[in-house]
Amino acid sequence: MPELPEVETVRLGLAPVLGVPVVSVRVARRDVVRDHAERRQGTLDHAHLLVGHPIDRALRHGKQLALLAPSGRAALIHLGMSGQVLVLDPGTEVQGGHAHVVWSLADGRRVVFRDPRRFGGVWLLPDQAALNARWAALGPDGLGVSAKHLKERLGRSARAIKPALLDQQAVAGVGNIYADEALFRAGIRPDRACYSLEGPEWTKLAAAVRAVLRAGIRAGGSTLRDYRRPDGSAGQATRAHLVYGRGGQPCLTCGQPLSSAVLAQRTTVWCPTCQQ
DNA sequence: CGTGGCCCCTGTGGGC
DNA sequence: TGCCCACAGGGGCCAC
Repeated sequence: MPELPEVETVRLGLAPVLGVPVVSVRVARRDVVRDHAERRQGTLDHAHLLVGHPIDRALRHGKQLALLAPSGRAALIHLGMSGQVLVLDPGTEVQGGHAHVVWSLADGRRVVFRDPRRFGGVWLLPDQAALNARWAALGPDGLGVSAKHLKERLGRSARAIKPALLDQQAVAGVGNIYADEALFRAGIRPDRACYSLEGPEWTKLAAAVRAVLRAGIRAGGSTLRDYRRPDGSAGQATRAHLVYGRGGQPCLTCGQPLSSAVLAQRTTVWCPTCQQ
């Protein structure tokens, strides 16, 4: 489900529960929770799951979301492909099961991590330094990535530019949708070798990455397939994508059919005319 | 070392 | 109508 804009939408949606004490936590699937050393076994330290403290802050870097206690203890959440973080009002229940971790708050609301495919998970970190260390190993957040950084990090690489953009150690937060969208906006073919990009192309690409991510946030995570309004209705789910999911359809710029192929195990759509 | 391939898992939508 | 298969927003690990 999530790339950076969807995770940011989740983060913003947690604002109403910040400061409310966590009174208990239920871990329905132990293997979804890992400690700082990546262990899935052993005794769960519920203090690390924020029990007894309010969720003081919700932070994000790339696609990763962290819930922090005032002490800096953190539950770091990866949503993977199908993860969700939900805020439930008293008396409401999770639809569809797969609620792996449920935090109960002092006011009766619950914060739920559900993830049917279980590609995501929750990491328990002892302090904010541990969180900062993890995030320092990733590239800069996509919202603020510069052309200078992209060129320095990738400019000598022989790999194709699209899989390079998907590599979270180069830039954090870009996934399959926004990689295709950014490359289209920048006019760059997804299979171009990184070293072949000229200076102005790095400038256009960095600007395009920032722009598509900002637009996604403005749309409230427009890519959520199973998005539901609070009242349960289907919502607009407006598709603002120019290329993603549009293989074979006419390019919205030139009218020629968009190409589609698998590149680095991911479906990739581009305009063979507009992208060089 | 950088890189591409494979795999993890469940749900769903399209084709037959 | 129902079944089956291909595919889905991610990323860790392994062999080269």
